[in-house]
Amino acid sequence: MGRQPCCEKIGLKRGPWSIEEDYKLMNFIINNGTQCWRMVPKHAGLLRCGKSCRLRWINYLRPDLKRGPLSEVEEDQIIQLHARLGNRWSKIAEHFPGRTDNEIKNHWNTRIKRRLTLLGLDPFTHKPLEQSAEHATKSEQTSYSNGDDKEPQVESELYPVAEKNHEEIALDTNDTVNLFQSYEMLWENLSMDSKVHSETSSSNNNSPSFSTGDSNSHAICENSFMHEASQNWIHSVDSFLLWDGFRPQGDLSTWF
DNA sequence: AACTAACACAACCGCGGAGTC
DNA sequence: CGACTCCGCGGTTGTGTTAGT
Repeated sequence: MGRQPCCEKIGLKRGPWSIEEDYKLMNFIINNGTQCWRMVPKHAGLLRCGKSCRLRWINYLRPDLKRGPLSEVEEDQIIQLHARLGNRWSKIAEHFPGRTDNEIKNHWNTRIKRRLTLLGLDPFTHKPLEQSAEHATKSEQTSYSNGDDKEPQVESELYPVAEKNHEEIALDTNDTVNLFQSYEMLWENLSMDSKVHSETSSSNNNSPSFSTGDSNSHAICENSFMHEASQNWIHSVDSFLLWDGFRPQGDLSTWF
């Protein structure tokens, strides 16, 4: 008998997450923690599998995530750690608080691998390519040797997007203020909503609350941490960038 | 302006390990 | 001890965006 699927896939939604889904997931985790991912979608009212929820939280919604491009210093650290640890991305990510293994893995595959090759180093062995002839076959499987990918010719080609992102992150002050106001509105709406929907949930702090009203008792200990984290989160401009371009409109309370 | 290629990264898939019964 | 469940990891794919023509 083969392995059972992680969840019943019939009727489950796939693909990109909507803002509504993100809020439902945040709402649930902030109030209940992440004791059992399998039960999260069920209790949060999401048509997703637990795995998908876990990934979305870890890679995108977690309050302590650090956004923005990786610096060259971070890249160098990744290269050193990769030389020691290999493709153990989660282990490498442990050295970069706020960065996810997925983010580092993606960055490695799209940028660093190319950068190393440009410098004449084998991304697998970290040795000069001519000394890594035995790995040539393996190296040929890398993305830009597939035939449809062009190797960059100059160093400046290596970080075009990173440079662009730096420009974008240096937001116009008005943009930042608008974002801040939008998110404050959002939290206010959700806090009001939580009072309406959850007479039973504990609202003895002033932190933004997304209560669904079906909180699990076992997660109470984690709640204080999550509330604190969420409060820090809303005051972190970096985190605002998670919701690029989003402007809360209409009655958010209808979402829950 | 329209089309295409390249890029970046979010999301999915399948496997292995740990824990439980 | 084996069957089963769940979680976490790494590889891969899909999709949206940007740059180039």
